[in-house]
Amino acid sequence: MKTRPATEYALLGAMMSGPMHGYEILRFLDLTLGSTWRVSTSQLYSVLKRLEGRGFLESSMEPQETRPSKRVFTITTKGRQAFLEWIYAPMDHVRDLRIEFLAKLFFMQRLSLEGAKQLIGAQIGSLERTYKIVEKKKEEEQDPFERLALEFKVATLEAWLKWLDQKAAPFVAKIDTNHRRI
Amino acid sequence: MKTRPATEYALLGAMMSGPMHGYEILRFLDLTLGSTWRVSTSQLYSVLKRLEGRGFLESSMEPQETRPSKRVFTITTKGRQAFLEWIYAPMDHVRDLRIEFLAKLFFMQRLSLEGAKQLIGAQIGSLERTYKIVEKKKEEEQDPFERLALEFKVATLEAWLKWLDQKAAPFVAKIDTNHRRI
DNA sequence: AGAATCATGTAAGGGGTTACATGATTCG
DNA sequence: CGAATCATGTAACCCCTTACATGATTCT
Repeated sequence: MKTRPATEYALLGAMMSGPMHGYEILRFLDLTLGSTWRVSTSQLYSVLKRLEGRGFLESSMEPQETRPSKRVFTITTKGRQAFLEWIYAPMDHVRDLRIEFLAKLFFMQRLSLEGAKQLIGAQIGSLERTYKIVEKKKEEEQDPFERLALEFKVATLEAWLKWLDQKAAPFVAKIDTNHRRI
Repeated sequence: MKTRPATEYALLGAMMSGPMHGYEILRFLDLTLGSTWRVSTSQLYSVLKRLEGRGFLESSMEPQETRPSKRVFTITTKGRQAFLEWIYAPMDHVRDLRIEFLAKLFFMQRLSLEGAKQLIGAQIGSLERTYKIVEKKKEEEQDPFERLALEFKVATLEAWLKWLDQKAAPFVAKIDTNHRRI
């Protein structure tokens, strides 16, 4: 399955815990992922339409007495599948880690999904592979600017590996504990 | 001056050392910035058209005997101005640092521009300001996920500050030396 | 009375990606 | 003889951003 734009998964993730309407999703994301991931109203409605068009969501209008009627979206089996496939895959491209990986951890916690520890492990593995490649290139590289660029990558990878090990791993350890308590 | 998409500055930068035609720019960027910054042929020609439309470039066709004629682009005063304004400004948004800041250093070196040291200093200052804000937020934050997200930012900022100090600063020190030698 | 909240969207434009199109020349 | 190089682009599509549009209700 080709990976879809990240925003789609954020919306699918919101609906993994039950049907929701647009405005509700907006508030939910603002409150929880808000500082990490911003979705504008116009984008929200267009992405919802796209997701429905592709069969990841189904919707129905629900009239209300004092308020305008709302369109309630329910995630389909296909949508659920796509979301789970996404959440359990580590990020191959370093540039995608910043926002998307954090979102994965968020939903792991939110939905009390199992396997967060494995996800961290897989992500560490992926970054370590990249790290080795970059390190090797760096040693062979003669051009000063190219070296500087590679040093930048190395510095970033080191920092993120450390973060995964020292901050993300303890975070998901807590999730697993909570999970067992429930 | 509102900042333009980063690709435009890469192209302007290429033409700062003299008129060039499309294919030439393509090869140049591939050879030098290639590992940091990729520009596809189709994007190249459309960005060139855009830049000309906005008065940053001028072009003229140059016929050749055995080869198809080429369109040679020359940077205008307005283009030069925009480029220099761009290159001397530190990046405010952390997300833009990765590619764009490296490109600035590249052109600083390539064009033997003065003030690279100040640019590094300004960038360090900008990151340090962000760092302080994020650190403070982190201390006040109660929600574990939000804390984790802030820890990620802190880790990234620390790594990049270290890189600026230990790798980028020596790199530009060499530029300045070369500059004096010339 | 005015601001914030609830609730939906549309329209226009910007910029990037992928695929397609053309054709001569030179190198292996 | 076929692949790489030289040299130009167009067309379609995708996703995101900004701005606009509407209108009731509840809080301050």
